[in-house]
Amino acid sequence: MSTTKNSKQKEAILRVLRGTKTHPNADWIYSQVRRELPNISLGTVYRNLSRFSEDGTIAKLNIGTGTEHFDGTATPHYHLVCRQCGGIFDLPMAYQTGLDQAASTVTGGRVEQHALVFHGICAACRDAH
Amino acid sequence: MSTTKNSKQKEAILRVLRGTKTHPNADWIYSQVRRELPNISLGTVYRNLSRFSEDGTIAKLNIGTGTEHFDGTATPHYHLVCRQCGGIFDLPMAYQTGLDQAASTVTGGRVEQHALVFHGICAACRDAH
DNA sequence: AAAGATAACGATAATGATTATTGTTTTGAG
DNA sequence: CTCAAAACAATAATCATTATCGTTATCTTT
Repeated sequence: MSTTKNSKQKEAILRVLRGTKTHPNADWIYSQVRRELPNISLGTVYRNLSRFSEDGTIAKLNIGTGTEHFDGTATPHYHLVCRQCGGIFDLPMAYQTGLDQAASTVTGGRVEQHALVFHGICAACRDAH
Repeated sequence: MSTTKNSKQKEAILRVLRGTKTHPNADWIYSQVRRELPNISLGTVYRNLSRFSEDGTIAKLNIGTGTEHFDGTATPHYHLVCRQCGGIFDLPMAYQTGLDQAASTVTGGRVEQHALVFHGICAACRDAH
């Protein structure tokens, strides 16, 4: 069986990701971790983010920004993408299990989960003008 | 004001996209259009798909496949991505306007639309075994 | 505590999708 | 028909991500 070894790089990556409410991409995480581990390689950041998201430790977000974003919280939840500032925000909204059931009925397949991304203007940008 | 000119390339790209129920990426569209216009350039395909999606003629889909997929139908609707065959399917399910309202209330922002992608096993793959 | 096996690393090259550039051709308004 | 602008084909450039490979760190077994 395959084992897993710890490293300070892994810990730092996870700590940085968990320490922000933004939903950063690999490059931002790299820049932050580098303040603590100046010799870390960008490949190491990508490799560990991939593994973390594979084993469900973190989540990978596919929004339409051209780069992948990561979320330290693995529990499924929804996001709002602001078309003004580009920010990605968690929505305090219950996961709608009923949607999966409705989709299952309609497709005849087996729907397991869903990703729901809202688009619009965030509260801060709305208030800004 | 800026004008727009017609071309047989534009027509062919749109015709190919509208002629399939799959949700192809730029490369597949390129390969199909090339049967009719062997000298068309891949850049032309990308350029026109971008413009079409900007002016709302078609839709761009951000699923987690690494490449962008396109949908000849601009009317908002939902999709199912099969984790077995990778296929992307339209769901005959009503667009849930209520979700946008709920999200607006919760964020204090202005939510305009949402993208909802279901993940699971399509009917064909389920029946295959 | 030392040794050995191997996972993880850093550096860097490679890949693959998408975008930009440039000189030429096509379109359509006047 | 003329001419300016839009669109094109060809191709180079960019950018995010993945793969490679020789070295280092971790962890298990003595």
